[in-house]
Amino acid sequence: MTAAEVAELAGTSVATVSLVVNGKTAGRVSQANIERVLSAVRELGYVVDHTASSLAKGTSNIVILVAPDLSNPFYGRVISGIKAELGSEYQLLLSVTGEGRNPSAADVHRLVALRPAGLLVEAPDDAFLRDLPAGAPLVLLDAPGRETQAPTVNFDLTSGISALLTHLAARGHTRIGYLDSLTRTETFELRRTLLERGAAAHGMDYVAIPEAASLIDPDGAAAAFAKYWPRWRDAGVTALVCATDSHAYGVLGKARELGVSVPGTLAVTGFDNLPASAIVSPALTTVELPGEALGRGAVRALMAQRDGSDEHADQDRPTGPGVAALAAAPLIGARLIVRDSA
Amino acid sequence: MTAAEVAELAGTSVATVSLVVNGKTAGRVSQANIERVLSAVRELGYVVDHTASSLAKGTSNIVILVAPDLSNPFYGRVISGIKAELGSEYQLLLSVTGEGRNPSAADVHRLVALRPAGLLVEAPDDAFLRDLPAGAPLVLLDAPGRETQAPTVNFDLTSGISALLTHLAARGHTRIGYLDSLTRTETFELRRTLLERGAAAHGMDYVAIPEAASLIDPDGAAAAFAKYWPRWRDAGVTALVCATDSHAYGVLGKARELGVSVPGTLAVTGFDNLPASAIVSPALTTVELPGEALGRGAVRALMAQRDGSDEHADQDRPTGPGVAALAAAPLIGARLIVRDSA
DNA sequence: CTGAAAGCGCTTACAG
DNA sequence: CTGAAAGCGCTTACAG
Repeated sequence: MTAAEVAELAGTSVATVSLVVNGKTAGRVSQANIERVLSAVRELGYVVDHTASSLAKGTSNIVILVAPDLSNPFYGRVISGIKAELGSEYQLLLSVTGEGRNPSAADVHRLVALRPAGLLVEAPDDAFLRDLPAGAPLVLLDAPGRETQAPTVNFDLTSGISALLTHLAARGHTRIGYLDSLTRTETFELRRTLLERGAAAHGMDYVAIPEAASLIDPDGAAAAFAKYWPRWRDAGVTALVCATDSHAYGVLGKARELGVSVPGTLAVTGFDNLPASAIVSPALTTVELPGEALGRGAVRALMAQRDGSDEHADQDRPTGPGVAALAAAPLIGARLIVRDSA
Repeated sequence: MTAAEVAELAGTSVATVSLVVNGKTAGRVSQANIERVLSAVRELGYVVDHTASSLAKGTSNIVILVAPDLSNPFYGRVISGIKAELGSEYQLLLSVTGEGRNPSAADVHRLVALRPAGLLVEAPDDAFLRDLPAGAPLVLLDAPGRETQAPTVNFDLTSGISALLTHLAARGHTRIGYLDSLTRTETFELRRTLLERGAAAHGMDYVAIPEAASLIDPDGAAAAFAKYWPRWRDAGVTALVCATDSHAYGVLGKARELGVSVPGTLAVTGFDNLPASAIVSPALTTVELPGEALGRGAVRALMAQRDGSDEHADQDRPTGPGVAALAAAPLIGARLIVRDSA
């Protein structure tokens, strides 16, 4: 099924078919021809070949999301948000490396060879950003501190963590620990830093055990907790902040096994507010990170970029709405959900 | 960066460049030229343009996974399995509709317009299969009963549910209920059917409330449970099988709220064995469905299909290994994990 | 408003 | 073993 066959049936040229199926008829195709083509398209069930179209246009309608891992249910929400905001004009291609690894330079090039309409990169590292050839519009997700390298959409961790520390201090905790994520991305570095700096401001001590970290997975977190709990306990830690809810699940499970009472002996908190967090036992106190809003925000930033450069090209205006939208990109709110575990 | 530039630098034709970068040099390119091209490729950082290559070849290296929803953490595992088995030769494109809806005919055509190397479809419905234009190699996941329509990879629900019923009967239950999924796909139909038929064989009654169903999401399940619990209770139901672990989480949460003791008053079970299921309270008894193995199996079936038709084309042999592999496609084991909730 | 034609960057018979 | 050339199916100036 090709445009040539449609043209044949409609009695027009393929150029006209292309104009019609792409909706570029204004002042260029007669109403009569529009209708002929449309009816031929319907009759033959014609769909524009994406590959040929992309080659001719120089760009595809594929938007690629690069994510380090998908076993964390958190990403399901991000993807929902992206899909919802993207609409049916674009296709979402997912590139995952798994196990907290980042894509290699080869992976990056393979992605760019797809001529994507946009690249959405979750928690990129330096190597990724360095290897990335120019070309595709780029938006970073969950990459605090990289705002100068590309349009970025982030959570308002400062507020969320401040609320968490206030809550912990009010419950009488004076020494807190942190179970980190092994994926050393900015968002986790920032969580740790904010905790460390904020603790003092709230009259608490931050007991640092940098090795206490695991992948985003309850089993790994459980093992890490089993290993480091004695040190935290001996240091007087009564509240353990976990890098994600998935980490917290593992801690909760292992604590039960070890007979460590939560929140009596140890308060436990997470980040994300996954659906199961209200159901685990004890129900998890956590900083909610609305993944869907993050996904939506990322797509908006992508579109702003596209529109911005369009205007730029069309009108040679250095500060189009794209640039404005970018500068104004708001942080995604992160609020504390207090339940039973802390 | 094009093949022409590489050819220029290497002092060869673009045809030779193409042969080299595609590894089709055997008996066709001299060692000297191979090295010249390779070094030019390295120097220029050349990567084959995927779009142009796909157009010329007639097929891309994109494999598309069509999934109804991604908020269910279960799919994270399926995707991991697919990625792992796919290797770096192919790219995985994800197409999601969300909220348990299936892709429309328009979506389907857009997908096929990408000329995918393969289509992996999770829980397809009739409309999808009907609208699907021939062309791309197809594998169905989680589609019991559709084995005759396309190569399919399924869980061994029969064994898993039989084990579940045996366990429930041994614990003295005589009347069981089922909280269904609203996404009316084969796998859920089959779970219900096996439960209904199997109950009698295990000396139990199946109390049918067909309307008792929700999307795969704890909140929806909680609401459904709140609504139908009185009817189940009045009918003497002491064990409630939930369509997925996510459903069960909602039931557990709501039961606690309502003061329904689990498993004392009501035993609750799920399907999937998500990471959080060991941590929820009470820990969930569930039928484990290894998503990663499902993903791997699907890719193997896809490759078998590809190899099969290759051989077929090359040697005109009606029963190549592809066909054999297909017929032998084993069910993915589903085993019962007994914890505290039932 | 219309169509012939060039071009997007590759791959693959084909002739040598 | 090598390269010129056709072709993949579109899109987009361009001339009319």
